Amino acid sequence: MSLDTMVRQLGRHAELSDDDRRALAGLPFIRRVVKIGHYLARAGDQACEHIVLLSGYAHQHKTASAGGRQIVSIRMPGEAVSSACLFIDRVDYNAQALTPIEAAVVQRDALRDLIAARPAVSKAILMATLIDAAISSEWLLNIGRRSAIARVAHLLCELAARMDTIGLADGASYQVPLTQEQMADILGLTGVHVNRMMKQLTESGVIARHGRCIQFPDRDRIARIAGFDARYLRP
Amino acid sequence: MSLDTMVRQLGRHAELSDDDRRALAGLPFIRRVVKIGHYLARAGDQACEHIVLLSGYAHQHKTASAGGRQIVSIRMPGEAVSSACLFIDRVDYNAQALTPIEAAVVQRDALRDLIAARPAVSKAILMATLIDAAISSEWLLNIGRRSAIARVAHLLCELAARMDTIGLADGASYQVPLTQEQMADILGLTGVHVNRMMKQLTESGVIARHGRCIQFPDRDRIARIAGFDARYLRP
DNA sequence: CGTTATCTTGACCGTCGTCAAACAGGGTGG
DNA sequence: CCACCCTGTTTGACGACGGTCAAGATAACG
Repeated sequence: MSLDTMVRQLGRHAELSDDDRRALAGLPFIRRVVKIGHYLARAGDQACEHIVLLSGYAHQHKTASAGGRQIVSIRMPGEAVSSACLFIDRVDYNAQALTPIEAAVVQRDALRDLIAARPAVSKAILMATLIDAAISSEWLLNIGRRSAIARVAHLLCELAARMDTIGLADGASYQVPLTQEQMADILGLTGVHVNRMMKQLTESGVIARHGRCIQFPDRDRIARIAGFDARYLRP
Repeated sequence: MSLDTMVRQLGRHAELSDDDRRALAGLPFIRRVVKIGHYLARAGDQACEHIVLLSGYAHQHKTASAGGRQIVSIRMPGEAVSSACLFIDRVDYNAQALTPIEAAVVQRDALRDLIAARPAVSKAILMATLIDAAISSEWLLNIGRRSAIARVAHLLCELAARMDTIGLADGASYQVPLTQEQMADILGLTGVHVNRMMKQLTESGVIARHGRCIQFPDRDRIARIAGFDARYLRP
């Protein structure tokens, strides 16, 4: 197992020379396998590590005092589980495995040195951070100002687009790595209502489903319903 | 007019030496006065500038195709209007003056050089970015998982805390720089409903109001209602 | 093959949105 | 100095979107 997935993902954010890529791929790390549902970080924990997903999905979530749970980010292969951990030692959200995961615990000092020495790497990581921020803003718009049906459609569009760029959607269909309950925790809805919206999208032919495998018979149609414009995913 | 406000704000995020401070304060910039309601940046615009607020407030917002408007960030004196603009030339949100503004258009190259040369400055700016991200996450939790009354209370707590750290609240009371309509656009509510919640908070004695000047007779009480814990504002 | 998590559906209810109108304040111009 | 207007605040009546509760059907998993 290598850091290949990470290098490829960073390469999408900035031009990396072969030297840059070799340096990144040569970073010292420890491989870690995490079972579904297990935590990668906990809110308030000291000493957090820089963990990069090699395969599988994770999410970050926060909880309200009333007991509600809000997922604030979905992490995909090649991305850091918690980008803040590169520079600070405490984090105010939980990170949890959405599926079985292979991850790399990268030596922070080595990566920081590499960032200091190589502008292209620094730029790639900065870009990743900016895209994360853009996604957060889009989620705010989604939860705050769109109807339930549009929210669900938008999430499906975003997941499809992101998985497409890392080669995990075959263009025609993809596997949603979330339960409907988890989708609800992203969208500020309840599991029951997400189910109703999925049913409505299915019955009106906007999406087709076999289990969690999803297809868009008409991309423009679902994008219109969702108000989805993929530009925020690539600054 | 000087960049003093900016230097002080950055100094809160990282230890800055006197040299660091002098270098920051000596950055070349152009002063710009912006009237209330005018735009500082528009979504999709090329060539965006690095603008720092010296006095007054601004906000970033996005719009849904249905016409809804979501404010994704409030910018306060000392903060950059659009932190992404330091490194990229396009932005996917609008930035608008909430009050009359004095701003500094800082030469990007000079600031970038300074960041490259001075680790402490680099760290301060990075920290500012991480705090912005933390605020976004907290807003997601707020909109997604809290009741209307808690959302309004939480926003009031956050504004008070942020204005307090920059010396714009006198400890006992502060001026909300937002109309109720704008608060609604932050919270994913309508202006009418924000008004109802403000009334409820006032009548139950959780807050006291004279126009837009607000006091908290009992900090713990409003914090409890809001589920507010200020730690996310200072990683 | 049994057990648990996830999905699905229905009935009912509450929070919040919508629409509309009155009211307060603050700035402008006559 | 007062009349006027514009923006923002306040209030009420009504309706809809989405939440809650509960039960049954499927699918995943050991």
